[in-house]
Amino acid sequence: MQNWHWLQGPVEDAARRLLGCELVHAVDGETLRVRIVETEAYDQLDPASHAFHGRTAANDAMFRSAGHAYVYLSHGIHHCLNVVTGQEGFGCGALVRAAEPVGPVGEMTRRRGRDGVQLTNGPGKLCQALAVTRALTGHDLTRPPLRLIERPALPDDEVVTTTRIGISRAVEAPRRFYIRGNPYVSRS
DNA sequence: GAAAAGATCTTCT
DNA sequence: GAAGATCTTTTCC
Repeated sequence: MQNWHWLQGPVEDAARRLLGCELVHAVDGETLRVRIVETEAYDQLDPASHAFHGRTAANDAMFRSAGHAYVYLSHGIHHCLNVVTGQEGFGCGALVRAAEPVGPVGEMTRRRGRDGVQLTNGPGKLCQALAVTRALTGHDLTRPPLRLIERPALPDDEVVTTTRIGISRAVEAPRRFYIRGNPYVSRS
C-alpha cells in the first residue's frame, strides 16, 4: 500500500488536495487518463453523506482506509466515484465531481457519446467517460486497473471553495472545491 | 413489505 | 426551467 499520508487529515483538506491529481483507468486495452478539477467533501458526521447513518454493506468502502474507491449508483442510472480519505473505521471521502480529459480523448468520446466539456463536467459523466462502475467499489487505488496519481498541491489562489451541489441537507457547508477558471468544472 | 427519496443527466417546452 | 428515466437504499407502517 502506497503512502496516502497526504489524504489523511480532515476530509476538506483531502478534497482540496485531490485537485490536479490524475486518475488512470486501464480498460479494454486502453489507458484512460483524466485530471481532477472539482471535488466535494463528505464524512460520517455530515447529514448529506452516505456514511451518516453508520457502516452498512452498501457503504462499507467509505469506512476503509484512505486510498480506496467508493462508487455508488445515483438515481439508478449514473455511477459516481469517491476517493476514500480517512482512517479505517471513520467513514469519509471526496466525491470526484468533474475532471478534464488527458487522453485518449477519442476513446472517452466514444464511451460518452458526447464531446467537449460535456465529456467529463459532472460526476456521472466522468464515470461514463472513464468507464468507472460499481464493480470498482472497495478497489485499492494503488493497483491496476484504476490508479490515483498524486500531483503537486495547487496554490491557494487557484482553488475556489463553495457550497455543495445537488443535496438537500447541510446545504450551507462550504465543502465543494474546484480549480478557478477551469472549463470542465460543473455548474448547475 | 411497501413507499419515497436520492452526492444525476438528458430531453423537451 | 421542468420533468422523466430507472434502481438501490432507507425508512416507516
